[in-house]
Amino acid sequence: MSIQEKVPLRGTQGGTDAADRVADVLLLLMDSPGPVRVSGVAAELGIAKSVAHRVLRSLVSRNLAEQAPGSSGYLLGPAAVALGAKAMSRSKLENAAAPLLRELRDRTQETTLLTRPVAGGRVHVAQFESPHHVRMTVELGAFRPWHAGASGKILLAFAEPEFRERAIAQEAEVYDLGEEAIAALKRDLEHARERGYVTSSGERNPDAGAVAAPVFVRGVAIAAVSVCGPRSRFTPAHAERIAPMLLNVTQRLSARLS
Amino acid sequence: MSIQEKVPLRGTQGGTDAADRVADVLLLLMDSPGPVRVSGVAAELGIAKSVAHRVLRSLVSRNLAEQAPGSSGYLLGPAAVALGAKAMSRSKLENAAAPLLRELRDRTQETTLLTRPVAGGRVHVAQFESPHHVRMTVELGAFRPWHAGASGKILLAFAEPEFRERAIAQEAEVYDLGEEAIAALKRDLEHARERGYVTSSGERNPDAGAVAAPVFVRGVAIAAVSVCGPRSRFTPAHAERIAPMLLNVTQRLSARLS
DNA sequence: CACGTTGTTCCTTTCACCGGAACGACGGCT
DNA sequence: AGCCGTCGTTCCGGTGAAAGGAACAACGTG
Repeated sequence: MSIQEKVPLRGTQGGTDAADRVADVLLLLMDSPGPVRVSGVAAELGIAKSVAHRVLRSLVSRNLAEQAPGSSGYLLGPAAVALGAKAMSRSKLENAAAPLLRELRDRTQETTLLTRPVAGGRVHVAQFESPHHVRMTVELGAFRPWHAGASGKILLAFAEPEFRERAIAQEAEVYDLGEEAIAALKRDLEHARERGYVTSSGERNPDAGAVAAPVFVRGVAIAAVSVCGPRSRFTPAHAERIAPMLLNVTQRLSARLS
Repeated sequence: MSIQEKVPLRGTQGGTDAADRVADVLLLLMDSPGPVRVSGVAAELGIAKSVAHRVLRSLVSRNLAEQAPGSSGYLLGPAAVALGAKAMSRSKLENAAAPLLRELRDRTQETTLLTRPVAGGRVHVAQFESPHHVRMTVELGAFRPWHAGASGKILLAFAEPEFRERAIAQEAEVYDLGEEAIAALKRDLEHARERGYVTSSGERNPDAGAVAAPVFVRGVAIAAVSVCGPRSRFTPAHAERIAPMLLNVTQRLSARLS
C-alpha cells in the first residue's frame, strides 16, 4: 500500500504540472484506505502544504473530495462515486453492444452504430464500419438533432411523451421546421412506435439510408442501434430485410443490460 | 443533460481556478454520454481550446481520461473506474459498519472504532464516541504501528503468517523492540488467534483500555472493530464482558460484507 | 476552389499560483 | 506550568508556469 511509498514521478504529454498535481491528488486519495492529511499529500507528492491544501479545496468544491467527519483528513467525495459509476456504465453498455453490433455489421455488410440521447439531440458513441469501399461513416461524439435521421427519430419515438412534445417544439424553433414538416415528423414517430423500428432515406445525408431500433433498460429507451449505408445499396426494400436482424440485436442487447 | 447547458459558474473555497478547471473537465466527461471534443470542453467551460487540450492531456497521462478508439474525442479512463470503485468500496465498508458500531457504542457506552491496515501499520477510519464526559477519542486517519494497541494486534494476529513475520521484524527495528518485547508480542498474537479477540490496557495510552476483533471478507481480515475507554472504567474484567458483544458485531459485519 | 471547424503545437505576455512564512490549535514531554 | 513539534489554514510577494491567441495541417461541405 502506498501511504509509505513515494508516488513515482510521472511526466505528462502535453499537459501541465498543475493539472497533473490535481490528478495525482485524486489518485492518492484513491490509494489511501482512510482520511489523508494535507501534510501527507504534501509529503507524498513533494509539494508545499499550501499547494496540497489548495488542490484539496478545489476537489472539495466539486464534491470529488470531502473532509472525513470528525477529522481534518480528506477522502474521495460523492462525485467520485458518480464518476466511477459513469465510467463503468459507459463500458458496460458499449462492451455489451460491441459484439452484437459487430455481428450485425458482418451479417449486413453495412455500417452499424450505437447512438445515445443527449440534451437537445443525440450522439453516435460507437460504430462498426462496413467492409465495402463505398460506405457510410459518422463522426463519433458529434451532436445531431432528433428529427433528421433514423436513430434520432427512434429515440424520440420511444421517449416520454412530455419530453417528446418539448423536443419537437424546440427543434421546430431551432431548425425552422414548418407545420407540414412537424406533422410529417409526428406521423413518422407514430409509425415507428407501431413497428418498433424506423427507416430513413436521404434525410441527414441525401446519399445515405438507415434503419434504427431502440435499446431498452427497464422500459426506458437508453440508446439506438442503427444500420446505415449508401442509397445505392440501402434501398427501402433492403432496409425492410435488415429490420428483423436489427430487432433481434436490440432485443438481445436490451435483455443483456437488464 | 449537460452538453447543451453551460456548466454553472462555481467558486471555490480556498482552491485555485486551475485546479477547479481540472475537476470541471472530469465532471464534464462524467456528464457526457459519448466522446467529448477538445472544442466542446473549451466551449462548455469557457476556456481556450489549448487550455482544454492541456487539461485533457494531463488526465490522459494519469489514465483518468482516454481518447475514444477511432475518434479524437475524450472519455473517462480506467483510473476513473478504479476511483469510483474505491469511493464506493470505502462507502460500503463504512456504511455497513456504521449502524453496527453505533449500536455497539450505545450498548457499551464506550467509544467504538473501525480500523484498517495500511503499509507498516494501521489507521483508524471511523469512530463513534462514548456519551461520557471522560471518554477515549482517536484521531481519524493518523498512522499507528501494529504492536501497541488492541486493533493493531488483532490485525497482525490474523494477517498472513509471512506478512506478520515481516511486520514484526520491521517494527522491532523501527521502534527498537527488545527480545522480550517481541516474545511477549508473539504470545499476545497467539492468544488473540485462539480467542478471536484481544484486550489491551495502557499500551498506547496509559490511561486507556480496549478490546478488538477482526472483520473478515472471504477469510481475509480487512479491518478491526474495537471498543475503548479510560482505564478507570475499562478494567480487564469489563473488557471480557464486552468481548461477546464485540464478536457479535464483527461477525454480523463480516457476514454483511461477504 | 473557398470556407469553416477541428485537434494540436508554438510563442508571448502576464498574473495566477507556488511556496515560504505566520498563526492558532493541539498533543506530548519535562 | 512552559517548551517544542506538528498540524491545517491563511496571507503575501515574486516570478515563471500557464493562459490564450495564433498558426497550421487535416478534413468535410458546398
